[in-house]
Amino acid sequence: MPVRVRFAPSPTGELHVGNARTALFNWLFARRNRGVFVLRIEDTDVERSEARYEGQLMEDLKWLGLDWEEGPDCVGDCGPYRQSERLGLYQHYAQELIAAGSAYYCFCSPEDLNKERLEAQAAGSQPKYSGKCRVIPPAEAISRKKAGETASVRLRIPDEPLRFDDLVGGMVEFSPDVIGDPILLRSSGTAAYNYAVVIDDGLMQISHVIRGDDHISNTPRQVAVYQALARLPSPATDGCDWRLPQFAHLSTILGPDHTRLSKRHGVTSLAHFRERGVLPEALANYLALLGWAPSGGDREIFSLPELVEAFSLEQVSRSPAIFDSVKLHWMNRHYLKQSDPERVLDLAIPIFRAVGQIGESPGEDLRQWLREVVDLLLPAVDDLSQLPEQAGVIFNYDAAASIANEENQQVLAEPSARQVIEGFAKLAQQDGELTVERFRAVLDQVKKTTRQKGKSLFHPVRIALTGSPSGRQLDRLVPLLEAGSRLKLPTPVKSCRQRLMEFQQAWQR
RNA sequence: GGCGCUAUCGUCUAGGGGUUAGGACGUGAGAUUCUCAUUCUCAAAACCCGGGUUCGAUUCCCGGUAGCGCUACCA
Repeated sequence: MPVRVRFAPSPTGELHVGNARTALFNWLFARRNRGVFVLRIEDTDVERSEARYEGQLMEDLKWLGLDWEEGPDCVGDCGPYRQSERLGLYQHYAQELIAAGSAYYCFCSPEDLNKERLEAQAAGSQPKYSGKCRVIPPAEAISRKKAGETASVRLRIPDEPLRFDDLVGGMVEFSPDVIGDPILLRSSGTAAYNYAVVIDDGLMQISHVIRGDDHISNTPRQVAVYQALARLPSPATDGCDWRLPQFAHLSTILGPDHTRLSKRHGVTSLAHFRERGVLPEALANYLALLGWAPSGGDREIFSLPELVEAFSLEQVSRSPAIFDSVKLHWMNRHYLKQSDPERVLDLAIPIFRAVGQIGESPGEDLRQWLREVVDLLLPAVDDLSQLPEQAGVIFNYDAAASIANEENQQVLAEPSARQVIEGFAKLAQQDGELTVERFRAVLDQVKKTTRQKGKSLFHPVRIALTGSPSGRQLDRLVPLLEAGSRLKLPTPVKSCRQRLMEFQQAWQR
């Protein structure tokens, strides 16, 4: 039997890391087994579904590196791929199920049901549908329905245990006593989730249902739907045998406080990570390692093709995992360092632009300069969004603030600090710009005349030049300051000469 | 409340009837560097509790506890 898996999100919001991991595992499994990955949009909840999310969903998936053979945007034999376009199918099979006696009309109003539920809860018993309408003779039910009474359609849950073999969790069994007859079709005529998934998965020939474990408790209801469908006389089934697919339920991703990952833990949408300058391969790699580990368990870095190669559902863990953004950042730093500098630059430019450090459409000279800036700053950031802050030493210079700074004052209080800065400023301002060579030569000279070295040499110079005693390598930073001062920027970069002048003036007072 | 799922360092995990319980992130220390960061080396750090089965359980079984999920005419 060919492997066919599906990812079936609801377009009710942005794709977040939990769903993305489910999609990734489905995709990995499909690719690993040369199967087909189907994208299906579950938009039966008209109230909450929005068309704009569907497009974004697909963009996010593509960004992560996933692709699909069948979906709303491409051809396939099992379409349509939006539940909202499959209403006829749901109604058709509901009629068949009613005719076969496996389903029945329910005339209970939501208010009645709610009341029943509250009473059951108060009595401390399992709230489930009483089955009141089960016993209405079919002929009577049909005529009441024809007469215009509103009715939903319910499945008759058989009086026997419902079980399925979960590829991740093993055998799971539910007693029929705890499962009330589920709604198939709402009184509005639309399909309820537990029914629609079965019709869709069955008709789309899905072989493996890989999804979040919040669906485990729904699965027995779905199993009952499959069984009822399988009992239908063959002409009604259109060649679909309604055999149970293999189920594989993935553990939930939790926040650091051990509760389900949600808004409270900050933004976890893929769009957010993309905007922050997290690389898709880093996110995919990290997500793959949440709940899955290769046998041996001693390897962490995997490209998408390597994941495909190594992936298997048998290695998926059943226990919930906590999303650790610190480890994600570690992984992102790794991929950032490995990446083509040109690609990183292209990703960084919009980020610099967003904060106004550079203007629109940088020319080649600006690109060249930024390339070096990024290269210098990259080892200091977790993601690209931290670049502008790091670049502050280049774009912002405030001599007065730097002198007022408490940490700096300790350094500047040393008598040698004044000697160093004055000596350095004098030599540095004598002629031309500070190239690497000149900078080193000047520093060398100051070292000799002041007999200072190490921190007591570099710290004062750093403070005068950048406003901070620590930062990236000075001999790389200095030429960048000089080169930057020749560029046309929204707020000009100050040259070393300029900085030293402002610093000394401010220090006089 | 009922039902279900889960339980190895702080976190992600490997492992499995007898192991010095392995790796990674993070943390600490040291080395390198002008500093911070990077890089490298080293270190501390775990089998939820109680019963059983067994010569022997962290591993298998049962119970407890805790966390999470479901308990809808949401998905």
